[in-house]
Amino acid sequence: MANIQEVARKAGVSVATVSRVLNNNSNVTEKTRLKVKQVINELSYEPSRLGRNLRNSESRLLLVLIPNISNPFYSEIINGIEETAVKQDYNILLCETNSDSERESIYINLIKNRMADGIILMDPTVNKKKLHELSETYSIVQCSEYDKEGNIPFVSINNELAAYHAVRYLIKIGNKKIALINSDEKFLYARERKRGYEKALHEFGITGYSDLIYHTDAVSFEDGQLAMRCLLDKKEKPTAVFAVSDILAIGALKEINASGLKVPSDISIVGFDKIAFSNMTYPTLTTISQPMYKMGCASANMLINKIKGKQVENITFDHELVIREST
Amino acid sequence: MANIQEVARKAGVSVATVSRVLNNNSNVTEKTRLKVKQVINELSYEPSRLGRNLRNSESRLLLVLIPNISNPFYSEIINGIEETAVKQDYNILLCETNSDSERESIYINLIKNRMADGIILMDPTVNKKKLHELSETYSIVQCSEYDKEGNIPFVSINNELAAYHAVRYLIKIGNKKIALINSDEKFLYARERKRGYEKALHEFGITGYSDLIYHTDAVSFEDGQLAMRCLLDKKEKPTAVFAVSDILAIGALKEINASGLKVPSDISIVGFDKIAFSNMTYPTLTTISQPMYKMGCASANMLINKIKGKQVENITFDHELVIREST
DNA sequence: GTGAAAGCGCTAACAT
DNA sequence: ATGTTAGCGCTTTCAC
Repeated sequence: MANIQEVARKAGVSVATVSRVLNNNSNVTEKTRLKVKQVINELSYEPSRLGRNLRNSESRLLLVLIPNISNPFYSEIINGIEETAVKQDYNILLCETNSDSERESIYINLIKNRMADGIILMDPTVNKKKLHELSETYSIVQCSEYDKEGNIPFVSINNELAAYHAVRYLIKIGNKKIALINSDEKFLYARERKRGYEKALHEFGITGYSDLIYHTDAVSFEDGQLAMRCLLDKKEKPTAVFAVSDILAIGALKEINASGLKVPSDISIVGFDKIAFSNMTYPTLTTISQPMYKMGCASANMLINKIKGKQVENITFDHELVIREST
Repeated sequence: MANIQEVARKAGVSVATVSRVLNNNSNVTEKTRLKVKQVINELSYEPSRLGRNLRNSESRLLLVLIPNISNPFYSEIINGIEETAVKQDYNILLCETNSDSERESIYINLIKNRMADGIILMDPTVNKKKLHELSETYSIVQCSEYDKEGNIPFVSINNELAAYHAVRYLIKIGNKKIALINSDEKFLYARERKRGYEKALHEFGITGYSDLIYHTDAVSFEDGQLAMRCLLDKKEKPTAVFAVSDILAIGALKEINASGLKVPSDISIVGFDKIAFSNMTYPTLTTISQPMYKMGCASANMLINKIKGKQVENITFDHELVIREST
């Protein structure tokens, strides 16, 4: 494995000149450049990023912290992040936290150790105070989840409004007993969507729904099923369900089908995210679409700008109610 | 941002001693160790991995090359890889190739540039000759996809046998006109599963099925739908379908439902992978389960061992036919 | 236009 | 048990 010294020696130039050729620095005569390039080829020389990184005090790595890679919502975002990062010669260090704070600290150490130049955070469980301290020293952006108080830049949607739209629609098509399948309220989106849900109900004078709110432990199909089973056991069954994630909605849908009830005639259901699966269920799922891919691109760009020391602005993307067969 | 020098100076010791404390080297008196640790705390010193990596000529990064992160099959594998890697103080550099060879070369350069210590390859599109050359110099293992000729270690299942089991089962429950929805035959698994399919049909004296084999462009729900639409247009409709991926099977299922036919009474369907979603469809999908998570763990361990210079053995995991409602 | 040399932060061989 | 020092591979400043 040749290094820059050998190339320099063999080409009869100094390492500085080789470095100049490597970095397309203009101050090299065409003749020298050619000679150096030839030797590079002969030796199959590949510059070491370890050396370059140390010298430049950068890793060109972006730390991506997600709760759970198995949720297609996150995979789509990652798609966008990666595409954008690679274009700008960054790579992503993918880290799944499972919302485990110990795991999180391991990963967050990567930035303290200079192994990452910045963090795209999609998990809310980080200790808030620590996070804000951290963001004073390091480049951090949040995606989807964010903190209203701090000044960590973020990319997200208006979760409250989106939930409000979903529930208002359920009311308008004739539902009064509308259940909410929510995830853990440690997530900002969970709190916001609940607020949107409550706002819609309140606006239409619907009360006494507290019994119809269910909080899941995690976001899995099974949690959705469990939630729905529980809701179906109530003496006052809901006529509609709003789930804060397609994953939960799909689990709920399954459970309704299994119980012999029909969607949407007996129970309507609305999900959230518009993951690809949501169009493959029976019946297909009405849902709120979020521009996951674009959110990924935007957060990567935002982070890279932040790393470069530029000022960045929060971005709130539009959502859309996609009406399909489940309502 | 303090460095090792400052810590040494402030603690009144040499950098070597600080390094010893950092690396839990035993040759340090308790008193010195305590003093150094105290200064480390005072300065909030965090050792730079950039320096350490250069010095040790390692990146402690594992390059994970996958065709497509949106396929839950791969996310599950990644789960296993990450879990295993982190335990051994490695991190993963996730790279999605989209089976694009240009993209692939960008990523593969990462190992040449010492930015990765090894590669877990799940994509078959790499130029074979180049790959074998590469594997002579660098640590590479393959997961799921592999090369029968070369000697790149791999983790996989017996794809031919698994497909054979699936199709034999379809025959035994009374099907003769069995369609195959296959993906691109650039994938080894696609060729192997086709072989298993053919073997089963041949064994039971079933012929004239070539019209019932469909190759998709990619592995998406839409491709599955497209394939099924095409198969349903044949004058001799199949009574059963074997799809080489749950994703394709789910798309096909959707299309059958949409056409008014019933699964399994009109058409039976078997998928492959046992992704979580395969249990959420209507009806639930009979499928071949692969131990994705374990495959991920095994390939990470294998790669790390290879990096350490150990001898490694190929691993072929067991599959299982999981009979559910679609057959 | 090119070269010499310093130095990024760390580890480890060697010396004491 | 601890210190001195070389050097991992690169970029960049300063001379010429």
